[in-house]
Amino acid sequence: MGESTREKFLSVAAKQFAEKGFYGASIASIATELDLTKQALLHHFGSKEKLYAEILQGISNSNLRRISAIRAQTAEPKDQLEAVVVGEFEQQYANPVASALIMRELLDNERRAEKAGNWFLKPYLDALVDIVLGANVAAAKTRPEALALVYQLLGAAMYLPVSVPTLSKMYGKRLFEELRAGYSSELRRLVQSRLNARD
Amino acid sequence: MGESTREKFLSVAAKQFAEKGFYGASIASIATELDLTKQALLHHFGSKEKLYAEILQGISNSNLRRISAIRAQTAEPKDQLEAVVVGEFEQQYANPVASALIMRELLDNERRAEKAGNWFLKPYLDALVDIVLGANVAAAKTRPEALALVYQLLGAAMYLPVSVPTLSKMYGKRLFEELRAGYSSELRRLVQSRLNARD
DNA sequence: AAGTATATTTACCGAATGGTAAGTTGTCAA
DNA sequence: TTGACAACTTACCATTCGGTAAATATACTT
Repeated sequence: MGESTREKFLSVAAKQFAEKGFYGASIASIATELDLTKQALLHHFGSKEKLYAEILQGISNSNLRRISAIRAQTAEPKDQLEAVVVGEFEQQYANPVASALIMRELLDNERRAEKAGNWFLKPYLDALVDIVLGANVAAAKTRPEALALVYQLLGAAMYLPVSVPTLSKMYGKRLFEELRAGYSSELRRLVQSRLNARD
Repeated sequence: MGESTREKFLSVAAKQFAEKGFYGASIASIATELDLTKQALLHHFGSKEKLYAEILQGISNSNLRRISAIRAQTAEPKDQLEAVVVGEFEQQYANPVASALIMRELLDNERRAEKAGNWFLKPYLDALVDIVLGANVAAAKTRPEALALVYQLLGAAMYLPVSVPTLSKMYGKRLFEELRAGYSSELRRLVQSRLNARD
């Protein structure tokens, strides 16, 4: 199996896992979309669980890569944080599959992790916490405090991408497009106002 | 079936839907936890879909009730917004079932709504948008802008409750408890800094 | 041409899924 | 006592689930 073929398989599987969740998506339906039988898919990835794991691992890696790129480019930690959070939104919005998968992983992981035994998201969160600690933000000096802030900013950034399908139908395409158009600058404003708050 | 019995049924079902998702939870396993057969459950609620719908409707109603109570008690719209957002976090944290269900609904609704044909969360979101518009926040004067802000604050408030199971295992109980302890005040700080930002 | 991985198929398997149909039990009112 | 209704069970049903085993097809190497 060529590398590009494998990526095609992973991308289709990721889309279906994102749409329907781990339990809702079946290897048979993923295989069908790929013009394969489910047995062919199982041959390549061993099991549904391993297929899913490879997808999550890929997302985690690419997120980590994006963070290090930003940290390398940007000097000031506060600018790093803003760039990471807004970049997170842009990235997740452009590729909703990843954000939905991350959200689902957070919801499902407890029960799944007992078998899988892996925390795909931990290195990613830890990197974000390090940035916050480096940025010396008011009232976010300890590790738990920084993690709380990271979580709130991440939540602000990722809640919309995750809800795109529902919201766009709920409010109609036009209003939703206006919503999306202003979201980045709204987000930037939120991050900035929090970062510049005084003790 | 007495009203309290029905509520017991709904509460157990809600818990399982929250933990495993609509597809992951089976009526059989819900029934088992209630010392019933799945047929008895189906007898009372008609179908899995209807059972789920009743749960979501209940959550939406109770959220709406909480919002109107706050709006009645608090005069200043900015205070309303802060109270609603922080209250949302406290509420969802104390009852993670509801927040997980809402999150899952946002993720799954598109595909499910085609059959169910109902937007459980719309009145709730609309009420929040009305508060923001009334609060006259900088750069959140139009409806889409206000919705964006609502979404970001809601995301900040709800991302943690949703991730409790995963995070508490990932970071261990102690660090996680510290995280939780400071989250409300961190959240209040975030809301305040955004509300007081100038144009 | 023969051999050998790799890719994919057909044929299964047991278990679980949501749902239907028909019958049983229990309760309360007329 | 009888009738009626709600609560609940047993017995099914077709379908789908993830996964295994074995056979076949394809492609590359020697």
